[in-house]
Amino acid sequence: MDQETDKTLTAREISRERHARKLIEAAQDAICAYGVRGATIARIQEFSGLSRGMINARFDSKERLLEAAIRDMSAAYTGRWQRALAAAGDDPVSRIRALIRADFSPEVLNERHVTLWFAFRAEAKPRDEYLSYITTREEPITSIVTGLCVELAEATGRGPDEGRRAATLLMAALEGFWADFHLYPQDFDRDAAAQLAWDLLARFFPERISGQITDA
Amino acid sequence: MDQETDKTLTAREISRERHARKLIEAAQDAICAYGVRGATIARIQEFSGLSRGMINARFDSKERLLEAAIRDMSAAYTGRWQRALAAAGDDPVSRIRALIRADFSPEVLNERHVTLWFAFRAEAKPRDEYLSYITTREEPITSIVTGLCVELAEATGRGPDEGRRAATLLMAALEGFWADFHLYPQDFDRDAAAQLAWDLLARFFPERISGQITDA
DNA sequence: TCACAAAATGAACGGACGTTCATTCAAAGT
DNA sequence: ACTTTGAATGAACGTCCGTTCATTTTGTGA
Repeated sequence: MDQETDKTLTAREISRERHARKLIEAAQDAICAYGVRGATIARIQEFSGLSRGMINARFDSKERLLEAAIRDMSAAYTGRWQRALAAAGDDPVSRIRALIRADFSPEVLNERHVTLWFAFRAEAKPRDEYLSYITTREEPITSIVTGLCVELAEATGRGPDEGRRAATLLMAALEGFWADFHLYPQDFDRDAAAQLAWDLLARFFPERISGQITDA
Repeated sequence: MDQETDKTLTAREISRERHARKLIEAAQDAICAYGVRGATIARIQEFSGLSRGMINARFDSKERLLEAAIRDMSAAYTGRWQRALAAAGDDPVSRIRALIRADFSPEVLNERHVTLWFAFRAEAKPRDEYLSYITTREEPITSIVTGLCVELAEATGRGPDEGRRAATLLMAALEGFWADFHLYPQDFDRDAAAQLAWDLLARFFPERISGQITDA
């Protein structure tokens, strides 16, 4: 498992990792194109360009590969908003602005990501393995947003409950906008949606939040 | 197809319809229990208690049965909010209140319905047949809510755009609450969520909307 | 009551699924 | 340069899928 102090990876290790990556992406491609139902070994193999036996060689089973695919998606999303947060300032207003903007950026809100997201979440009910990756994505960002809103509420002389209410509504709205985008990607206006989310917060904390979300 | 003037249904016709109904419900049960992927002929047969060949006899193919299952769910939901609307008064405030309350009522917001809903929507991307049922459910209620919000906006001296913004946010929030319920049915507080949706509208139209959504 | 017709049944079938593993190939170690 | 060892391959396998259809059952009309 762990390569310990050996820094230089052998050609074999590089190849293994490259293949695993290709398979994860091929599995995601297959799900986007044919749904979880249609993501068969044959289809995944086509997308990967690798041999048929590779899936079981690298991931033991197709089911494990699908788990790796959801884990990969979840990790990519988490990385995105963590980087957005790291690039933002210290005050809650710019931090929450950064999170909202990240959630509507083409890097996060694109057809591939959203299709995958809803595909896995639909399977999460009968399959607990998926549920953990779905919820572990949602829990950290929800608690961060809640923390920021509570901070904002108390800074403006309101109680923490008001912050929690704002956070709950904001998270629900973000979720709803993702669903909108999923169903009507052509008609969706990501800037308008981000602005609406910002306006929602402005109605809770007008002293601190106002104007365009794209400002400074 | 149409039985014309023959009012009394024969025992055969009653039986046919009863079986079709049983199969639709069994397909929905199977999807809830095992996901769309796991909703096989054998599983559906178990839930229905009918014979294996019945599915193809009544619906030609399993795929057609699944389409009937989504159509049934969509029609049931539409019926629910239409009845809620019919029972409400004429003014936009009570009408929109009725819609929100219906959307959070146990008849609509229950694990079975929401699980089915997300399962079908996830499959809607690769399968256009499903998409039409998904969107035809969403479009009518969205346009009704938008109409009511625009009415409310103009009645309070605001422009129609403000009504459209409120409607978009409300619909997104409702969607988000459904997702919350889907993932955490145990922790979900339907009354608190409905109240939050109501509070959201109150922030747009404070002259007309305030207090508890459960009030008269 | 009986002959007929429609409906229901489930064993059987072809095909597609995920998995296995003997074989081939290539990198690593000496 | 040669041996060893791990990785990659894809044909073959057993299983389960959705569908078919000959047979049985049941309702209908005479």
